[in-house]
Amino acid sequence: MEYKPRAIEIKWKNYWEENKIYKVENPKPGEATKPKFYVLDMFPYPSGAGLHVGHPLGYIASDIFARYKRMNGFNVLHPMGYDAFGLPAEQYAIQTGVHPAVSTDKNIKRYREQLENLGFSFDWDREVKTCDPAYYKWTQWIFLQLFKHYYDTDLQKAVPIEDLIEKFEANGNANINAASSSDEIFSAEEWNSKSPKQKDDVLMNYRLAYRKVSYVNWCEALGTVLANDEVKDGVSERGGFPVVQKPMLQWSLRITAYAERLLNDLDTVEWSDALKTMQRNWIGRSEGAQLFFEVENSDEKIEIFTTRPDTIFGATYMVLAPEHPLVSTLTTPEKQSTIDAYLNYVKSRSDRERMAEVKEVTGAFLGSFAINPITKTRIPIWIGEYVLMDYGTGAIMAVPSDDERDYTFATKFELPIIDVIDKADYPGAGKHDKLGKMINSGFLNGMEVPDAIEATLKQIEDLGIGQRQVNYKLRDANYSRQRYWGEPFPVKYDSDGVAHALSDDQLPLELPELEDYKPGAGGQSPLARNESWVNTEEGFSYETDTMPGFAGSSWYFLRYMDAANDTEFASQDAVNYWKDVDLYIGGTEHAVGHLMYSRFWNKFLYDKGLVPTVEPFKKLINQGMIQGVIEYIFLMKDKKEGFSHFKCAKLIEMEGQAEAVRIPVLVDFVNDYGSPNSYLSIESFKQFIAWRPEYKDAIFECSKGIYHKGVFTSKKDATDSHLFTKSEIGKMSKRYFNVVNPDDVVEKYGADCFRMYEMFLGPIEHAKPWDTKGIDGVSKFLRKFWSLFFDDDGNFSVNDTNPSKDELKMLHTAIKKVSEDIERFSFNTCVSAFMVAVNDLKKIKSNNRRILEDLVRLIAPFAPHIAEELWEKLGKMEHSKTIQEAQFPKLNEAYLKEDSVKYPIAINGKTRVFADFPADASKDDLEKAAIEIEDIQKWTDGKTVRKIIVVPNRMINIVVG
RNA sequence: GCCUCGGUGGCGGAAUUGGUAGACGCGCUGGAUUCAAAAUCCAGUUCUCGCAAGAGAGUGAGGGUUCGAUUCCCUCCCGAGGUACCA
Repeated sequence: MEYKPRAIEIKWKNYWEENKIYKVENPKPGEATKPKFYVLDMFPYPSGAGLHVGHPLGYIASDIFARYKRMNGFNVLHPMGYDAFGLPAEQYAIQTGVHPAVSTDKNIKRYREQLENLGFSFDWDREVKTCDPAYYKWTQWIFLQLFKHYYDTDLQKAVPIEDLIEKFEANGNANINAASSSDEIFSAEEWNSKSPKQKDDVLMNYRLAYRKVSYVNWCEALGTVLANDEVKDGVSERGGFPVVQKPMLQWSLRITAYAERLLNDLDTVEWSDALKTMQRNWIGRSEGAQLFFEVENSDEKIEIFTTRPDTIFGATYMVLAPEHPLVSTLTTPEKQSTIDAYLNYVKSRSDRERMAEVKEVTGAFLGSFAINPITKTRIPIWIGEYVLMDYGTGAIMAVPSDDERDYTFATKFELPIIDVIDKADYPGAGKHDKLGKMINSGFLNGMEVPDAIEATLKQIEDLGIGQRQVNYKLRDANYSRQRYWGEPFPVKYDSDGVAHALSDDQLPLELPELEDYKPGAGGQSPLARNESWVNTEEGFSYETDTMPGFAGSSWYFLRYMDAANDTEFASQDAVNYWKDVDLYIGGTEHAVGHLMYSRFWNKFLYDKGLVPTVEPFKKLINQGMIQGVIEYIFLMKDKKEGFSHFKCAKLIEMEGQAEAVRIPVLVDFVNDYGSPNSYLSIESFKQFIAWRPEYKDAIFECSKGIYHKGVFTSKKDATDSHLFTKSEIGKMSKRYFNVVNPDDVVEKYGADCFRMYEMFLGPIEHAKPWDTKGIDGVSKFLRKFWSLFFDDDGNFSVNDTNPSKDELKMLHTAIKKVSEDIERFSFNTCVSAFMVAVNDLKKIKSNNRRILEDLVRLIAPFAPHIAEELWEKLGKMEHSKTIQEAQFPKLNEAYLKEDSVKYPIAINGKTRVFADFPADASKDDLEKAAIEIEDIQKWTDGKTVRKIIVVPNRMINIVVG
């Protein structure tokens, strides 16, 4: 019987669905019979382009692991859902008028179909969609909990805001240690005499979800605020328009309160070092000192942060950020015009310019002087672009001798430089390395840098001019988007603008329907145009901004545990049973966004006693992207003529320059011209580009020649009608015309083949281009595997006798390799092991029932359809509804034992001869036997044997000479 | 610049604690089958020399530790990702 993958796959897909084979129950408390295991994929954003071959890579890996765990007796939670709020659906709505809910729904249906084609063992009853009111009800609820809590830094946990109010009423805030955005101190009397509005303002400085004026990425051309990840190199990712920082009233989450815990708890999770490092860098903890500098002839003090207090004797000037609040007070009348001019200059510069010209130093002298608190010398106060308002205190003490930027600044403006560290003992040490001996530094002289840091910190504290301080790069998370397609904030504002939480029974606050989704002028949200939203009948108004994309994805892993619950985000029983995600698979693009926010939300819920574990994701694997080939045509923008094609060679030179335009073209249009070049005929290109209005009148000229490995060489057979393309490996995306749809591959080869092939491509962590070159090999393997069960006439035929020693050895070699490799997520080598096993069995024409049964169970996690089919043919369905109820084969080492072992025998590490020895031979026996082998004597002839090294079961090395 | 991870045949990649480098697949070469092709099967395939047996070289480059290094250490080169006036 011929192996017809699609027929088998459709049969089992329907069977699994009808019999709810992958439905997972939450056991009642105390009644759990199996250990739990939670395997999670990062859920996809359902884009209009549909699923491409890159998406399933991680899903296949997690599905294999889930199936493997299930067959090893675990109760496995393996769900799937959709991150369904977000910008693309809204942009699509703006262009087409189709409501985002409608297009999102359509996309989800498509995704679901595509996913179901691949044989995943998801429990679809637990499917979640973040845009579903039944889901975002709880996103809103968690937001409100954040709103109703503050962070107590003594207890190191979140505490209800009512407790804080009580403390304010009794004692004011002088003795309160809490994460706060203000350092205002007030007494109980002062608190009690505040108006409700004033009290609200103060509480906002403490709430974990709070509202304040903060700087946002404003893009004038697009008329909207952008998230950080929508801004690349100072311009909008979409359109490339300039982005400026603009203050706006925004919601934020006080993630900084959790910085220390987010950092420390990284040690407890099994993530890759690369990822942990990324998170550590993002949190950016640095230890140092907070230090106050007095200003001459003024009551003002300048607060700075430094990680190098030891260098204070070299602090010869100070620099404030141009936006620093003290700038205007400290500017002397004589310098006023200079400073105004400088501030204007700074303002005129876009982020992009500031970023591009980091080497360029600019600054201006305020005219005032500060007093170095240790040396008591008078030092000038400058402002400069290189000091950033958002890090530390927005002011620094400049030590030109030991800081590169301070040095450049001092050199340019001719400020004094005092060497304070002698690095003579540490050749090669950089300015930032904390190495060397203190010089010109008073009481620090002669100390090594680490001791000097300690001594200075002590001195600073003794003198009361500052204290030890830890600083973080991590910023509070901006939580407002001037967008339509997101979760509404569950708050209402009274006429004073005070935010009130909605009560639990008012949730969810549903997103109203709109006619027009366009963002308004000046950063006004689409919802602001909805009269009943901003002027409710009760006299309140709702927030017109919506929550950002990461809101819904920060807790979805908890919802799967109890997805249909409408009285809690998930029942406590469910949460306590499933606890945390044992295995999480997804891309690195979420390394600092989603993964940081989820950890933060989880920790907050942990503080509230609502989740049992400190960290949500125990083990994390980053799957690499499957990339596509992008073919580009280069065009030169001709100043006079508009667009015209430019000669290939020069175009390559133009790459990266403003006048060069790269146009990705459809791969189907491109013909192979011999590696590494491809070409497109002018006619095809015109046909391809015709619909784009900007190229309507373009003239396309061709060049003769070929771009080859960085050199332009002319090639005789190149014709005038060939436009050469340059190919690059990159993201699969609709706009690059390189999306490969898994459905097509499945149609041709079957889902089992697709699954195994994606695994076979290489380690899951690696990025790799999609390439169907090798898929025939996997397809061939599956047919071979199938044919093991059939005789020459095509009839199902297995042999019921006892398996032979050889057969058992072949089988158990595979069992050993596959079970070890699944555990270490090396799925490509598992596939190799299957191939070896099947080839070996094929060679000895084995069709032993017991061998084949085990082989079917072994391959089931990888190729579930063919496994179910063969399992049924073997008559096993009489005992179980699915192969998922069968045991994963157990290894019996005894079958792998050999009577004799073939040893490589080396002379001085170089293998010369192979020899068989009894498996139970002792080290001494092996030594003696090895040296007596004739061939070996030939090699050792005339030389003294100095040592014989025997590694049991590995090799024998004879050292001579 | 800094941080992290990599660099192995024509290609994707194996080699799990230092122990036969190149498993497995693709591709390629030759053969069988066929009127022919596809498909299938068999054999070969790191490089150099050699008809062969065999010899030598070989895991980005150079050095080191070791009886023995793809694996550990140092220096350098190249690539990917992250991050950046972070005080």
